[in-house]
Amino acid sequence: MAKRSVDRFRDAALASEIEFLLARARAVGIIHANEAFVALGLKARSYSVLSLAASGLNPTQRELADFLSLDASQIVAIVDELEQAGFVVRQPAPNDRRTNVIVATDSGLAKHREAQAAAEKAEGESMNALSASEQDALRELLTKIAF
Amino acid sequence: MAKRSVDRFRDAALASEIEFLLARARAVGIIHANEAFVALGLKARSYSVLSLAASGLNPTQRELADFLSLDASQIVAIVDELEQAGFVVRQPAPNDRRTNVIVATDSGLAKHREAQAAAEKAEGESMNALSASEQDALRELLTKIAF
DNA sequence: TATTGTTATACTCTATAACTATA
DNA sequence: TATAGTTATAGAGTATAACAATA
Repeated sequence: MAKRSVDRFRDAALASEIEFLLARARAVGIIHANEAFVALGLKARSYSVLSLAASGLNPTQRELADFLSLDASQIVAIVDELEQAGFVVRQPAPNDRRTNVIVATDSGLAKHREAQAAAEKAEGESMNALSASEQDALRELLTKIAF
Repeated sequence: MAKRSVDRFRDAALASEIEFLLARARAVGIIHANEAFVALGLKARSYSVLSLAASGLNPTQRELADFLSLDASQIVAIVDELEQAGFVVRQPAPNDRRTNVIVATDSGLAKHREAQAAAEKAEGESMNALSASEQDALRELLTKIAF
């Protein structure tokens, strides 16, 4: 039944609008990513914060909000959650007492390694319609738009 | 300030995950699409329903839900809204009295033409980092994932 | 004055279950 | 029994404004 609607509407004008294709491609990705993360107690959003915390780049909360296209108030909630789980800590910045730097704990680093492997697997499943070189090409094109 | 975070995290592992790039690329697209639609009294979602209603393919509500990756109950609300605005009508299907076929009115067709032009313009703005051939390539890659 | 992090709040979006009428 | 559409509701996601501490 789902397949029938795809066949019927595949040639509709909408189906060639990049906006629509991005939304649909992302829906595919989210399904696999959520499956991968739920067993680890993470979501796409908390994974992305944990990933930057584990990067060694010492992001501030404001930088996380910027880079992840989230509101600062949402970052508060996500960091709260990760901090309670023991995966990250808020470190006061030495040069500016308003600022927190978010860094991963050892346990957070371990969790991140697990989660990254799961994310990679999920990505492979989402992208299995593409060859390796097509995946690289997609990555490059999306990077140009995203930054 | 937004730029500084991009520079700092651009080489983080996260920044090359397709999942993340899709989310960010879509955020860019949504900003432009919303700007384009708000003047027309539409949103991304109602536009996509109107577009299929205007396609001549006579989608049922169930097919719309399938194709747009939305829940059937959400389609009800969107069709209600479009119907109240006079852009679409629910036509009883001749062969199955449970089923409604959604078709655009004349006014809906006119609105759709306007909206499609606006969407195209917004798409151009979102994709202006890509050449025309790159845009085509992106469309093709996303289509493979999406369907 | 401007900025970081925080709290509170409301609004949109999404998912679920239950209902009706038809098949 | 199963399906199309509908209703109600709750949860997740997102946006906004206001506040304290600091720059």
